[in-house]
Amino acid sequence: MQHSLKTLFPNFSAELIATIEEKGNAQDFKAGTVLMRTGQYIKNTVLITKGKIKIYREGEDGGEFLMYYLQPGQACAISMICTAKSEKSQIMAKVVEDVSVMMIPLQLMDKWMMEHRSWYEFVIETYRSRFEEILEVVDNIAFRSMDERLEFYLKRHSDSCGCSEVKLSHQEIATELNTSREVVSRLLKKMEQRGLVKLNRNQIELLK
Amino acid sequence: MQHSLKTLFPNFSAELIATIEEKGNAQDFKAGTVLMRTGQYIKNTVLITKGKIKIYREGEDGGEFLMYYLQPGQACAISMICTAKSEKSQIMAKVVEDVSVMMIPLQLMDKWMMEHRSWYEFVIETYRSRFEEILEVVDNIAFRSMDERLEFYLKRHSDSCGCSEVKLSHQEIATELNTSREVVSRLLKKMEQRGLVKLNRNQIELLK
DNA sequence: TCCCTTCTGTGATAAATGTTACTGTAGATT
DNA sequence: AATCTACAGTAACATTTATCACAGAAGGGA
Repeated sequence: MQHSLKTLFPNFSAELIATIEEKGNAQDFKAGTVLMRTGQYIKNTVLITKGKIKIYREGEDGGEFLMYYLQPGQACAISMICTAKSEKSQIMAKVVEDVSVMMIPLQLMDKWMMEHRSWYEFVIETYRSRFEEILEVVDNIAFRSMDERLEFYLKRHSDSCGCSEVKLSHQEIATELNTSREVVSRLLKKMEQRGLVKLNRNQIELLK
Repeated sequence: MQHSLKTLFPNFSAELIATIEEKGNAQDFKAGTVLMRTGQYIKNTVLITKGKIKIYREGEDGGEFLMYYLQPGQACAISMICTAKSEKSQIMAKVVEDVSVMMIPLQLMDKWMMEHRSWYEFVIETYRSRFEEILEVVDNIAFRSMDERLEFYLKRHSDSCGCSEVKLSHQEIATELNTSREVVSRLLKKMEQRGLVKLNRNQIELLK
């Protein structure tokens, strides 16, 4: 049983929750589904109630450069922003763990801004936190070398899942950092030698 | 004589303009002034009526990684977002050409969202366009090599000033791209050989 | 078990970028 | 004019990252 809107979005007013439940469109998607792709028009804002969605930027060569993850209790800032103007999306969104979402049509998203203070605050806070997250991404690629970025990536991953094991292949990590598998393997090996991680097949255990 | 608010912000309603003129705090700053620094709390939103402000991310080594420029008719999205929560700034803002601005205290910024439709739309649009601009920055550093980034940088510059001459030293460019002066010199020389630019002291002329 | 695929490790090498060191030049200052 | 300073060019070298090549290990299915 998935958590209720009330639990996931504790700051929403009771009326807002009722409105979402009435007007929102609950949907489920399987892992691997691409919910949004570059150039597509956005017609809905998405509230996540279960699962995990990856927001990334697609390179010409098929790279999937990770921006951030969406998890229960969160919403897609980009879809909110673009929705307000019915603009094309500049990013890709792919389901990485089966999700349940509430789809909010764009007119409602806009309308509620005026009617529900808690919705307004949620939207602003979503913008703000995602903006910061992207700034951090910029910092990393602008100022840090690959080994630091890899460490940061692993930390972010384990934070996001709440456990110390990252269940990904070196190839998947390389794709999200836009580098090659060999580089990731090498750097991970060095980290293991420094005692920072323990490497297993399809799994990296963070030790510190 | 600087342009009127009405000309610079054509979508603002007459009442909104009147309100801004009444409640806003007009100020001037000289080139070189740092208006906002990392870690500082933000108390105002800034509308630019004249001049140019550089928004950048500061590296530990003093690098000034360029995010984007603010020009007349624009506002600082970050300050808007942070203002709404009275949060710390994650970026730096430095005046690059003497500016005139209207400072809008945070309570008003928030209040107007409900009272003035044209303000609401302006804020949302500001978020959206800056978000996209940063996504483009991420694209560039994640997927492009330095020569492409340099070309993009020069193009963006000449677009922003509306002329084909970029009046910057190689060192300044290097700082904003977080690389070294020698690398910029080398790449510019190659571009000159390819007939893309003409190099002069403190000035680069774009030919195509 | 044997085979097959995927994942991982690693050396050799290439390419891009960063660093050091030095030179020359244009313009400003005296 | 003589000097000074910021800017620009460039060679040599170091470092980081990417690419190629290949081998071995783990796990899944026939």
